[in-house]
Amino acid sequence: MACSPPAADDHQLQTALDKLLENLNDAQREAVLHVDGPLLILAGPGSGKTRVVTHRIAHLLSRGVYASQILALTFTNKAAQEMRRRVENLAPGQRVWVSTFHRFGARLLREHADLVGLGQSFTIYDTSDSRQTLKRVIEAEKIPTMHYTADRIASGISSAKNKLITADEYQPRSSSPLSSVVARVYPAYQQRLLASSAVDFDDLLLHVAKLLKDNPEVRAELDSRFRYVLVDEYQDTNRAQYVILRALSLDYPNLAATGDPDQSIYGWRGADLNNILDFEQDYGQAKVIRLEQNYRSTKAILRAADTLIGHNQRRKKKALFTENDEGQPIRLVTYADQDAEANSIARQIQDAIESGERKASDFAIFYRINALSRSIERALRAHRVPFQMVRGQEFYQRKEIKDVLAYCQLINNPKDDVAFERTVNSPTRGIGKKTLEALGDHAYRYGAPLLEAARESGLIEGLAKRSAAKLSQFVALIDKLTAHAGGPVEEVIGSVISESGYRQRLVDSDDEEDASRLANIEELLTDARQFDEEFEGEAGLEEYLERTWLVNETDNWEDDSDKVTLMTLHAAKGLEFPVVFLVAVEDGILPHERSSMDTQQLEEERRLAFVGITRAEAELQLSLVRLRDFRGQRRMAVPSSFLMEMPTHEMQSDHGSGSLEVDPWEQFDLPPEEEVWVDPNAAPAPEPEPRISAAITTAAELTDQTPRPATTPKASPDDFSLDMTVRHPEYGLGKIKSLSGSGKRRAATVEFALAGERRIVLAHSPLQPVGNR
DNA sequence: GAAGAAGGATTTTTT
DNA sequence: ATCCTTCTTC
Repeated sequence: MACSPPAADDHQLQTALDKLLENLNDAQREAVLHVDGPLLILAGPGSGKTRVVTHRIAHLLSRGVYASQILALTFTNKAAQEMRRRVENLAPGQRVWVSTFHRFGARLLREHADLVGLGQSFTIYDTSDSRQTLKRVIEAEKIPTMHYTADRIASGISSAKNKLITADEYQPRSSSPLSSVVARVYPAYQQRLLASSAVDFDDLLLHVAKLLKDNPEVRAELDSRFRYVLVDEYQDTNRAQYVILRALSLDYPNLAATGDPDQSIYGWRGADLNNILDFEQDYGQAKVIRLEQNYRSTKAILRAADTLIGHNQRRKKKALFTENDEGQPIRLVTYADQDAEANSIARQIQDAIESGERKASDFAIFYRINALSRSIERALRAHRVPFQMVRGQEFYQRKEIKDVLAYCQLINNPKDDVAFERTVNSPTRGIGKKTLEALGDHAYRYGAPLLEAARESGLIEGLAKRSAAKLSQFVALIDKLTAHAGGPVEEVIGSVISESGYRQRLVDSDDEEDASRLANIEELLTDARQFDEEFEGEAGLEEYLERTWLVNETDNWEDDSDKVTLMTLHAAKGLEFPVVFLVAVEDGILPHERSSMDTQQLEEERRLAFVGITRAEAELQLSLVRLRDFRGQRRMAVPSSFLMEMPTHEMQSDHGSGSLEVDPWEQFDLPPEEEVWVDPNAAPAPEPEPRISAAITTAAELTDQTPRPATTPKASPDDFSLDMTVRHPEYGLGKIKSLSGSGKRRAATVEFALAGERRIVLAHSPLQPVGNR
């Protein structure tokens, strides 16, 4: 399909090509030069994958392929941005469409909204909006949920959507009570979304996949429009994404997938490893290229990673190698407890920075679960080491931002009930629960959106005149705002915050938090102005909203600031650091306890460890502790089974400060900094208090000569029976009065001699049977 | 509508 | 144990 190059100087072209292929190894070069037909690039960590992909795009362009015929899909905005930037470098001015799957989906849906039953304008609900919709639906339809939480039901729906099962296709399995709840809720939820002309994140893929399936002409048109499709992180695609890609690669099967089965860590979100494992069966005559040379890590690090991942069955074998130095041995350190672990890491980093050996941004600390970050944060603060933590949503998730944007959503899509509910009484307009209930009933009866229902508030029975008038006022406000919706986004938002009274309310408030809220909405205005300038009238409110929904402002991990990075293993994918600390390499944490039952899940945990290890360029420290405080309990920690799958004999093993014996005082021997250190942002705190409570804890722990759970195995929820005498470390002796639930939910009501009656969730409490063992 | 009490959950979280 | 959400009450 490669068109012949446009008339140009042959010699010039040749030099350009040489430039493109410069410094590529054979496998990389082969991938870059591949033009037509399916291509699978199995890219090991640090193998120059992005480089290959961008160079391949540049090569296609140099062969005369139009930029508009190339589509590159990624999972994250960050990856898309990076790819766009590098393509721009290689082929300036060429407008290749590089997008996340979801943004691509949103764009296609804008073109074809009618085909899937959406209105001209639609809203994209984020997780919390969609959760709210779900709850409203369950409430309105009075669907019995059998005590399943909205979150559980939502994830049931989500996983159905990921598997491309639509609401009317969903079949409950008799073995799963949850699925029968989902079977009731899913159709109602979906109907409500459509009535509000809204989609959730999963819908962006589901609708598009359906669209391509059900409309052959549309599919064919898009297939030919996007002749060359590239996908990044193919191992993370779910069923819906698979179908979309397939549909775009039938007539022009030039799909180039890059990925690494060994780095698939999103199985729990519906990613289907089979997509990449079966690529060759799915796409006949696919060319498979392995990028096996690692340019990132030392030999020692790569060897450990490779040995570990070799224990997985479901994979495609790669022979990873590197020409880098052997490097330092990996450090495997056992600490007494997590404070010792955190303090040691903080000190190592501090020392390296102070000696000028390294800078803060050279370091990263990874953990399996967010809950483990706290002791590390504390230690870094105490050692005055600057750090940044990569965490979820920020800016666009803030209440005030969501409030203001909800007005915009409602203006853009008058059917948007979530936006209506969010705005109607914020700032307060005396429209209370009763009014909204009556309005909701009315709207529900006629199948009308809330805003429409509010228009005829005078007709709603059981609604006081006063209330009806207030609703009408609100409708008038929205109408007024809507009249100016066509202008620059900054002006739209500007009139929203002044006309709605939102700004005034914040200005009048003397709550300190409201002052910062005010600052945030001013910042939103700035953001909108930048948007207007960037697109110069080419894009309006709808496009702006789409960006707020799909561009996670928290791609704000700054790689250029000089700080230590703290993140979960999941967040670490795709990044690299000279020095990596991986903490809590312990059984039950890594691998996580919930995955120990299932081989596939265990393999995913192993991949997670693999990802973490392969982020390290020069130095890697794995650490574990003997005693770990977790969810309020202190437990003896067991080294991770993964350690036995690595060449630990060649690692530099160390037991913290060198001694095997744990000095019980050691952990309370805080570095002097911590005692003096005062958070400048913190409100004036009652200073001596923390010390006192620390002292109490210490004393209590030391007096408690009875062995800790370390030697007293924690009682299982099944060990308890009615009338049994039990002991609780805090409440003392008691007798079980009643029991309920099972498994993790099993709870007991205990009558304590001193503390009275309490309900206790057995799996989460230190309750022990007394007497018979 | 804010403050306080009670209840529930507690792995990871690209969009 | 602790945090977060939801419900209750004034």
